[in-house]
Amino acid sequence: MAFSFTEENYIKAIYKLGEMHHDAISTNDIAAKLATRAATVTDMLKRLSDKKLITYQRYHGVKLTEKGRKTALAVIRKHRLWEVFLVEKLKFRWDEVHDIAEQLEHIHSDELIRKLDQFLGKPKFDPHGDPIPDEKGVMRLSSSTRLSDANKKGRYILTGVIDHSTLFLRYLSDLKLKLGDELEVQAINEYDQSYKVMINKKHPEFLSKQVVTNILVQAIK
Amino acid sequence: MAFSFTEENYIKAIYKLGEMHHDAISTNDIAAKLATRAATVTDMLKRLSDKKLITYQRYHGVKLTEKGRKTALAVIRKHRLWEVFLVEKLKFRWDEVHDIAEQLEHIHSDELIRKLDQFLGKPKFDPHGDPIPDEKGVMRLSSSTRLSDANKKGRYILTGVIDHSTLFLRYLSDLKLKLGDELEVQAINEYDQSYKVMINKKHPEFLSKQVVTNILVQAIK
DNA sequence: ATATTTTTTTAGGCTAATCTAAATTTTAAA
DNA sequence: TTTAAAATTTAGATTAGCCTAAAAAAATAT
Repeated sequence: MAFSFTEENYIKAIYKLGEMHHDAISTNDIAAKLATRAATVTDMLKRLSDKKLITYQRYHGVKLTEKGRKTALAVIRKHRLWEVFLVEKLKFRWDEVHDIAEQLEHIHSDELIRKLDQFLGKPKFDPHGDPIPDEKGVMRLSSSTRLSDANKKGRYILTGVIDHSTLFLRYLSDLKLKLGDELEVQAINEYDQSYKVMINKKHPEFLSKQVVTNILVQAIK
Repeated sequence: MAFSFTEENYIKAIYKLGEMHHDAISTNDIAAKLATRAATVTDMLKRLSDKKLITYQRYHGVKLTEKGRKTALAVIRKHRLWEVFLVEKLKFRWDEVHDIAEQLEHIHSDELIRKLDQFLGKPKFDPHGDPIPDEKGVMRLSSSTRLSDANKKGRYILTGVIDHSTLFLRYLSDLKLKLGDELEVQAINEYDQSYKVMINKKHPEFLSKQVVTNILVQAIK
């Protein structure tokens, strides 16, 4: 039961779309996510349905089967473990690893992933703070919230990011902000929802609404 | 200038066939090496020729261009570096790594390979004793010979293997024989060219002609 | 030097994954 | 509730990579 590069990408896209709105996923959404055409997606949905990875009703979108969900989580597990490897061992920056992990996630070898996991010390989170599913496809759900949702003064730990773009990650790095750092919210501007924060008790910064919406934190104490 | 998985495999196969007889490579030999059909090979040769990776004359075989040679060596470099990673870091045995490296060798990222090389300490040989080409595609040629060619008593260091099959590598492991070990040839049977050797000054073994033909050594002193 | 065998190529087809254009179904608006 | 718009599917092509069968060229044997 090994799937193609392309099939795995469709399954992963469907899984990720399903994380938000967990009703059936539309053809158009999948096409947008994969930068392909709706007609192409329809073709593929038939094939994925034949392989029992999704349930598909013409004109009414698709859902992952249990088998599909397992497959998606296995690919996500591989992606995130490889990202840890690239950052921790090869010293890539967190904004450089996505494209390489996109390729590595499709290498087929259970033993490889078992040993890689071991080598990395069985990490629970990737370099962006995303949880890594275990061998069984179990992924602990995040107890983090967007900083914009915390919405009150106090001290927080940066635990993850939502936007994974190079531009955003570089911006955070430029602010000397990385996972595990402390953010003390000193003021929230009611007009534009920008935050005034102190980073690691050292330097004050202004974070726009867009930025605080894309940052995941846990309150301290 | 990135090539497909398949194109890279053809180029690698042509390079390897060219290492032995360095006249033009035949369609049939390529088909045999890749376990495909001659007609399929002919199709691909046209495409590789269009991409200037080979020079191809109908009915008269093919040769790699300089560009093709560089491409082959880059793939071989990746394959061998990944094998080092799998054995040294992930603790795979030397007979388990080939198939996984066959997949990893097609990951496209120069920076990845640069950093992997660094991480591994810029190794010069892979776990089977094969030399690793450098970034420029330069590969030092082996000063090793087949033990069968040494053909006289004396002490040798095991520096490599020719047969990379699981069966052969497992057999050597069972003899407690690995790269760097000492082999003292104590007698050569003139009838069947089998060798009586002492391994690491410890245990004596008989090695058949087939075995000594597939072992690379360097004489000590 | 000719005939036979082997090798290689061509011709024609298949599947996975993609596309555009047209048809169909669903949804939203008047 | 009919109609217009949006979403989706079908139809028909394309490309990469593969196949078999038949034709053509080269190598070998008589």
